[in-house]
Amino acid sequence: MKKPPQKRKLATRAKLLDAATKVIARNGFGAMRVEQVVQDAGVAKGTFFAHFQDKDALLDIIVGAKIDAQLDAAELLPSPDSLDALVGHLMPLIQFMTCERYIFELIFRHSGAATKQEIGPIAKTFERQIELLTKWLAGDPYRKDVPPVILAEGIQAFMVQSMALNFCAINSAHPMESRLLTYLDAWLCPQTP
Amino acid sequence: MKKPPQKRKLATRAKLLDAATKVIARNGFGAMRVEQVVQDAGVAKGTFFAHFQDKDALLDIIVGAKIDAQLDAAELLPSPDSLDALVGHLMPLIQFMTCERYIFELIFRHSGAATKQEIGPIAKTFERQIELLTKWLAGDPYRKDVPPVILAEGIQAFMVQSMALNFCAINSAHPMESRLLTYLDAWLCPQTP
DNA sequence: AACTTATATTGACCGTGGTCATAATTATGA
DNA sequence: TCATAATTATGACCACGGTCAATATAAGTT
Repeated sequence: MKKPPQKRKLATRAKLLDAATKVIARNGFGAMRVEQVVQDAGVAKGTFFAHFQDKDALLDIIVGAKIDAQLDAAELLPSPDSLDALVGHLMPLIQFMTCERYIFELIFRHSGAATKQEIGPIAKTFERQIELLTKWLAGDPYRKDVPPVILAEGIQAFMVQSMALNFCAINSAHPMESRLLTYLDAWLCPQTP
Repeated sequence: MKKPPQKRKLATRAKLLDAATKVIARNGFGAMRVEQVVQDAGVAKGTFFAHFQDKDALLDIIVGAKIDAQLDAAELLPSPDSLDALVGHLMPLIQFMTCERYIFELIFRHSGAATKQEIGPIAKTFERQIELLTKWLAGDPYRKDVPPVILAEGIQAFMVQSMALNFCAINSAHPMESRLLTYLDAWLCPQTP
């Protein structure tokens, strides 16, 4: 039995989230410092860790919310009837996920849940994305010999691959979008004779 | 023009690598501490960072060497003529890469090169792996509508996906190997009507 | 109100990776 | 051989995430 938190706690939490959002807006995710956040929020350092397990947990919440917003927008889009449309629908999400290398790695770390009880916000967005993709992939022009859910998981794999290669100087000349298109063409529309 | 390093430097470097290897053997990668390594090596802390850019750079070298050893073994194997054989050939590598979550994430971080001049040991092994897979995939029974290099890159993507899901409690019931097999079957041998 | 219990907050303190001015060692040249 | 320059090693110091016993505030009880 857990009692509801006191108002004060909710207010403190809001102050922290607010301060963090502003610090991030100022200098980016990678430059965010816990010290700066608690100072701006006007609370002690220990308070931060009474509200969030660690720095990553806070970022999980903030980044998860941003991804959720992208998914909200994507869900309003019509089912893509071509690969180009599919990739086009995914690009805003990819764009955000690669805004900073630091954030890409954080997202990757949190894309799976650490424990069954504790699925974090980012992990939830990955599940949401699978659901959305599964729906999209049920129709044409996509292959039918593999369940849509597997196709969806594959798209996630190729998205990660494309984003990772984008951060790698050797390959970054080849733009992310066309690379992803190459993969997805082969994955979703195989042309076996 | 760069002059060759002095003997003393090489000896110190060897001492550090040796100490690090032993510390890792004792308690695993994740528990390795720079302080412990320099203490065992009998040098000052600053010396460590005169030899390696950071802790990750040292691990890059040690982990890269381990992966290289696996690739050496894999190169002696015959070209796999089935998916099961292919996955079987890859499993030792996957097994090592997932020995610790910490090491999996380190490998992922270093799988691409940060700057063109500085391709690290782990990044090199990923290139090697692509070459090996490309060779394997040129023959049967793999699809021919996509260049082998792309197929190889796809395998890497699915390996990463399978390993990541393995660390995620929600999905870890489904064993890594069978998951990878599912992906690779769909990727390498599509059955479009 | 006065007392007790539960909940929130605090800030000094710690662990660990990483820096840098200084010192010690080794090479170079006259 | 000695002076000078280049290379290597040192350890005090810093930045930053995270801990925890102590304290303050709120809720519940009489």
